Amino acid sequence: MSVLQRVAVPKKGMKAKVEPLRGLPLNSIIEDDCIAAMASLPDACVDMIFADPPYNLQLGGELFRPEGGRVDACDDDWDKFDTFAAYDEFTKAWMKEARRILKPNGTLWVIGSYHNIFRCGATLQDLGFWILNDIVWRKSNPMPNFRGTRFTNAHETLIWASKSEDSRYTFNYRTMKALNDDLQMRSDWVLPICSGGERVKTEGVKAHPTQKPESLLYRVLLACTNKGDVVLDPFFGTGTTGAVARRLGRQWIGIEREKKYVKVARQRIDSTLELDESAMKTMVSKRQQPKVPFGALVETGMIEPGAVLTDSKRRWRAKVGADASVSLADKQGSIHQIGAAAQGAPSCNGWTFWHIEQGERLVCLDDLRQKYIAALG
Amino acid sequence: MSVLQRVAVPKKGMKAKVEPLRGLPLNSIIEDDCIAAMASLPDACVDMIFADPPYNLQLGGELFRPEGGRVDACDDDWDKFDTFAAYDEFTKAWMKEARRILKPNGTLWVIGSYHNIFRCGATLQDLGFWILNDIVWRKSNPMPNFRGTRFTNAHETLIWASKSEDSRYTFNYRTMKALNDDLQMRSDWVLPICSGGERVKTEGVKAHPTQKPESLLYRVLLACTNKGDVVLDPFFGTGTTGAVARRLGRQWIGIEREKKYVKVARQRIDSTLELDESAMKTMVSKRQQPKVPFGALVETGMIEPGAVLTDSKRRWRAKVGADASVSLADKQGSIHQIGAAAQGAPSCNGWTFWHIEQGERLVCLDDLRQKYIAALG
DNA sequence: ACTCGCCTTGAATCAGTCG
DNA sequence: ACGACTGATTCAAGGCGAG
Repeated sequence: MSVLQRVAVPKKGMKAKVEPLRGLPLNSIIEDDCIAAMASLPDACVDMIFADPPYNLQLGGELFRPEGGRVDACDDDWDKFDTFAAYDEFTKAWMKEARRILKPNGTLWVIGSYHNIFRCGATLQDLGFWILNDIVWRKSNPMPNFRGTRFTNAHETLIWASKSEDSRYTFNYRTMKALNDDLQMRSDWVLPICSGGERVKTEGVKAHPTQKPESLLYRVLLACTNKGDVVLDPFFGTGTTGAVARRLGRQWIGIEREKKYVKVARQRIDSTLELDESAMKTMVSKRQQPKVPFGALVETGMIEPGAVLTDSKRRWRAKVGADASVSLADKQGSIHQIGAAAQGAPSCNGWTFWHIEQGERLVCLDDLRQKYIAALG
Repeated sequence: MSVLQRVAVPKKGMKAKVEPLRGLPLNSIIEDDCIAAMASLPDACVDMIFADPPYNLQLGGELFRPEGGRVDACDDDWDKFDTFAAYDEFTKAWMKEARRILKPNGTLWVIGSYHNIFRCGATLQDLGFWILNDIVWRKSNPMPNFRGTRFTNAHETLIWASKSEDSRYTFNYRTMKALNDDLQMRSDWVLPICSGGERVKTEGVKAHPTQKPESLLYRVLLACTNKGDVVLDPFFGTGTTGAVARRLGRQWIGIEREKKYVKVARQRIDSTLELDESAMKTMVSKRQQPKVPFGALVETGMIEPGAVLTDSKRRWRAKVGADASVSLADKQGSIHQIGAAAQGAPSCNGWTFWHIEQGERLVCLDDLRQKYIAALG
């Protein structure tokens, strides 16, 4: 079943600003098998894919709690595969389609447990995806191991991969750092499992056995997409990806085979509100700030020709020329070159290395640059 | 090269008490390629195998630290494979031998990173091993991501697998629970990397690029072997497995190809003493308070993006962004930074400084943090 | 003996633009 | 495709010397 006609393949290439494709079923759910549904989409049309495929759990009999209750395990039909080979074939099929519809700089996320994640990771590599990180979702409240026969299975694994080795993928480094008390975000994330009011229920029973917490998708989408990006989830379930995408102002496409899940997902997302602009304002990545040549500071008089630059410990003194070149002893060059030469280092960020005396205080060139940028409005 | 003649295959079966095999090179290092060396050992002769195979890192050029230093990468020849297929072939070969020499109730441990662990896990399943857990070693002090291009790679993955699905493997549940303050041991272990006095050095430089911490092997051997059991390590390196095995009264066999590693491993293990009975029983760690980033409260919805923070006397009002950064007037940053900026102070503990309105009452962020920690259980 | 600050280091698939 | 140039980037531990 084709959901929409294939449209012309968009221009590829690093800088091509791809217009939203005509007819792309944005912000809606395709009720179909995920491979068929993806096959109906054009090449290179989505910025990110988040996939939570069947885990291929190999549960023997039923599992009973110590006090006698039955554990409500995941025994749905869609989670059954006869052999590893069958699972691999399925994995390869959906990942191939996923790779095709991904933009050149798009990324894929896959979540799984030890039952399936090794097969997913290997297949991914075989298809040419380039793994960027594996992420451990460490559950703060996992189910205990009732029998006492193994370690408590307290985590799941996510793989983050770009379409190819030379992709220029999106990673909002500053945003992640801000979200983690100004320390780099690590590859292990402590988050609670989905429970309480967040758990989608129909007539009092949980609607889906493996609903993921919104906090997990929140971090994934915030880290690796920009506002307006198109996020596709081929195993949509109760639509956590769609709900969080809407909340964060991303566009989304869901694919889900089971009618009952489609229905609850629609309701859920319809009742989700987008965060308002001011709350959404994420930290500006320094990388996206306008580039300021050092000469601009000299031209505008923030730094006078003839001014003396020094490092934070006043070990070297360099002089600024009228053309914004810098000289130290018999050497002359850019703030970066002379900074590197002074230290005997292969490279140097002159903006953070050099300072200028203002009264008794040393002011870093980078601070002056920030002032300059701020003055631009 | 055959280290010893094959001896008669011992009786298999669940309860067969296999006598220590005549001629098994116990508590010694075989200096040879691991596949050849394992091939020289009889069927079903070891209780556990701990394997730390080459990771197949595919490094580009040199990597420099922000301050200019060079990262001492793992660029040894033994870590180079041309293709994934070549790596798979190698993996399959050593795992096949490993499975043959493993006793029916024996288990295999493999450690790796995202570069190789998915391939190892898939191969393991293909060969009939039965995965019992995947374990995440969360490094308390990992190397940062210097370029800010990805998440800090802060963990490695271990796979624990039995020889087959119906193996009656060893798992010292009580010991693990005791080691974890009387809570079930989870699948994520926080342990520091190997450094300081533990790091084996020859003439001042590290002897091996990838030496594992003894604490890791300690937990593995304590959990999954009994005293007197035979532990084999086919990628022995500096002999961490042997040293910890000796300390814990387990027997060991090491296989290592490189003469220089064999030498340092011998010296190291010779100078290791076995723990006495009483010392082996008194290993209890204290439970420490988890560190909670402010972003966790936002992700989990305890604090909504857009919420207003104020101090105890309501002098300042700051707004929470979707990325958990906080903005006040034209400034934006962490709760600590903005708290400091508001007061004109050099620093500030944002947790105690900021409050949030709940009805008419002001609730301190630190109280919310305590609630969050309590909820983690 | 103790603290404080500085330096070193750890399995790393670690940049983007212009000519 | 390739080279030159510009520019962006770090956390937790341990060791050691100064005070």
